Amino acid sequence: MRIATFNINGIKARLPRLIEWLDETRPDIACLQEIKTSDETFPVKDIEAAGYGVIWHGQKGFNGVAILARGETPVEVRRGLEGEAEDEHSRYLEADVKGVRVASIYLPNGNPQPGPKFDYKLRWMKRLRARAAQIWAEEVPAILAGDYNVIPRDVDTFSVKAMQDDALMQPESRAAYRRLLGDGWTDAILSRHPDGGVWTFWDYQANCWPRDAGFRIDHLLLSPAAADRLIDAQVDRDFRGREKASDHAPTWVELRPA
DNA sequence: ATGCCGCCCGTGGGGCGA
Repeated sequence: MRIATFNINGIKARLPRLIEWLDETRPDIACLQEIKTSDETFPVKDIEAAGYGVIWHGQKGFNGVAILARGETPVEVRRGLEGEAEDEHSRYLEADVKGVRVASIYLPNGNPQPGPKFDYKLRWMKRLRARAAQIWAEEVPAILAGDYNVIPRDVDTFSVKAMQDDALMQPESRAAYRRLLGDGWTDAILSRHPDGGVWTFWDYQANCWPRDAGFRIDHLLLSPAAADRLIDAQVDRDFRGREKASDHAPTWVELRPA
């Protein structure tokens, strides 16, 4: 069973690429981020026509997450994280689907840092960890997949120097991510590619894709019951190089059947 | 580097991302 995460940077602008990706790789479950559309304008018919059921948590203009499942509709468990009533960003959606608990996560970027956006990022990470602990306690196979906007280690970026002042790799961001791993969650790409050098994002600017100036910020965190079934974890780099591509590439895990 | 590119909304150009 393949579970993928893909920050598509605008589902309307990316719709042909999204359908093409679903047709070519047939993920069983797909978590999308940055759909950048309100709930009312989400292209549900196009996705259903591709053979997928879908739930979504939209927002006009930016943010927004969705969960797709081949041949069925995910059963929503929760949208949004507790702990900050005034937070109206659409960044979290969680569902039960095909025997696993899946969360689609769009963690705040946090730039510029220091500042209120960075403070929000760190608060959000704390709230995510609290929710992860609740899921953990349910002892279900679970996958927390999405754009974490955290570069976990120096070997996860093309250039430490270029990124050193960025919110994505501040010590506080890394520490918060490391606490999740410390709780027992398995970073699937890290576990399969421990030496680093695997990128999931290449900026549109500064010729980053042609010179392979990327970094790894899209992660799939597995609970023990899911990690026990891990066969493979990869990034579909090819999709970053296509016409009208997202700045992220699809990232996925393959799990043994239960 | 208040830069680069690209999406959003919406019709000019600002907000936002990473």
